[in-house]
Amino acid sequence: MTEKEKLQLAIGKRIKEIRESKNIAQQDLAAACNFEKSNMARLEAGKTNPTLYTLQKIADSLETPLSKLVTF
Amino acid sequence: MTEKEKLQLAIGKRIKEIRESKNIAQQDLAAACNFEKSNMARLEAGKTNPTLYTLQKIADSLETPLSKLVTF
DNA sequence: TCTTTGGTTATCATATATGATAAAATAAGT
DNA sequence: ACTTATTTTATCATATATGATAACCAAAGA
Repeated sequence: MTEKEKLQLAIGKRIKEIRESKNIAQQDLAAACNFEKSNMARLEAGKTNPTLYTLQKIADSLETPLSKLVTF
Repeated sequence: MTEKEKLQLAIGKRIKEIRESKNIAQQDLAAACNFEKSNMARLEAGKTNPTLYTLQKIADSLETPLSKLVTF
């Protein structure tokens, strides 16, 4: 398990954590971010290394500061 | 100027800001992150939309929490 | 002037994030 | 069992981040 993979899993977990705490469906969050539900699943599963812009869109949709989103 | 471009400029500025406050040369930071100085210049100039892993490497090299790096 | 240091810009190949669609799996309720 | 909602997985094309090299620019100092 590389550091990169660990990081991806961590951010995925964090996104899911915040999303569920706000009772938002994965597909609804995806829609708010203007991407497909499948891509949100991929992100939460830690299968990608998201870009800053992607993270910012998610943070905005979750109404959470980006700095809170990247707190592992 | 798109939101994405603004974000890229903001993160670039923030990296430069922290790097300079610690008196680290751009090329030294690049080396610490294991990438070329040209690529660090590109990042600081706001010409790319960095991935989470890239940001984490920079934060680590700057001995700054990632959450502080993404505070705009 | 010449050299060194720090930074910038251009360009190319390669890896991969993203956008999108479809199908399958899971769970929850009726 | 049968829907319905939700999430997951697989796959593909396209856009772009990254890795790398080279050339260039500016300032500072010998």
